Amino acid sequence: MIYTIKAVAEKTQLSIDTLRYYDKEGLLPFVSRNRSGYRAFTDGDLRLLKTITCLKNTGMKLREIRQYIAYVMQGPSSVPQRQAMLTAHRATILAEQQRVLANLKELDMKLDIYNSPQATELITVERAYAKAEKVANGLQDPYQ
Amino acid sequence: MIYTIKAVAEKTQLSIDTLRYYDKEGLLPFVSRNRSGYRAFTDGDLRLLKTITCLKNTGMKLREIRQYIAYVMQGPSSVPQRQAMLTAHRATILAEQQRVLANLKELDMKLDIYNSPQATELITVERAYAKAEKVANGLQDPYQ
DNA sequence: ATAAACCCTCGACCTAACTCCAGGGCAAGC
DNA sequence: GCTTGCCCTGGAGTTAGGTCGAGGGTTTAT
Repeated sequence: MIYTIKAVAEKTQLSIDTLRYYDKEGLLPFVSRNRSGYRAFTDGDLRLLKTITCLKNTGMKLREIRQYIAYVMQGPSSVPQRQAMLTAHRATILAEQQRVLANLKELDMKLDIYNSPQATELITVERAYAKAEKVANGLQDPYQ
Repeated sequence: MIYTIKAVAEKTQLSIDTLRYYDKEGLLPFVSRNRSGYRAFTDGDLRLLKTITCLKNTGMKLREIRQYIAYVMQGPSSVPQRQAMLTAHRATILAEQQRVLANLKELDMKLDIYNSPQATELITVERAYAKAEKVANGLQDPYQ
């Protein structure tokens, strides 16, 4: 099957403008044109596009994705490089997940305070302490 | 204790420019100035800054963080709003983690192929298929 | 009392990743 | 053969989140 850019936009959830932008940025060297100069996407192109969105959705920069696609265009000889890229990216993703989880834990502690029955009291005390710290140092009190 | 912007930058891993940028954007209404107009950070300010970086590290936009801080400045009366914001943000974080994990699973399938002993063969076949698809549709073959 | 190291503001500049628009070519239905 | 709806390019504009430099005041050590 051949798909127009509009059909691909619908299938991939990327906008037409984004697809053209990706092409301009060299992410879609595999997309051919028909006699009128229109982009003609094949099913194979859609599979590569799927890979691109996977990489993008996991936070890879367009510049790196372009490099990965360049390896793909190069053929089977670049398998080691692709393997290395994906393995490194995989580690980056997992590290980022851990970083987010650590921060989430901190936020959950804040939520515990807000959810506690003494929330108002705890907040009031903390605020009084922050005010006192300002006053003790001769600073203007931003809490009024 | 009172800290200069430089000391805070070192403690928080944010650059001095970023701290000033956050202040300009209204994220640091709690930071007071000394007689010379220099920012004077207290320990309480550092705790709030820690909250800000937690929110930022989990993907919250500066505009939302500003709103959260505005609630904090408002005092204990805004506890319900803060609770709502953090709870909603928590859900956003978890959803994003799931989204990333789903995409990671896809990438792992690609990696499985690259790691397989028949990697080169599999890639070669896939490429031949993609080429054939182009030719069959009278398109130029971008794989040479 | 002077040099070095800070601090301030303001405004320009930057990067990534789009998004939009103008101007113009093709395609499909009536 | 005309209208409507696609498609194209090039280039300008946008948003988020900084980053940098100029010009000028302050603090600290010698």
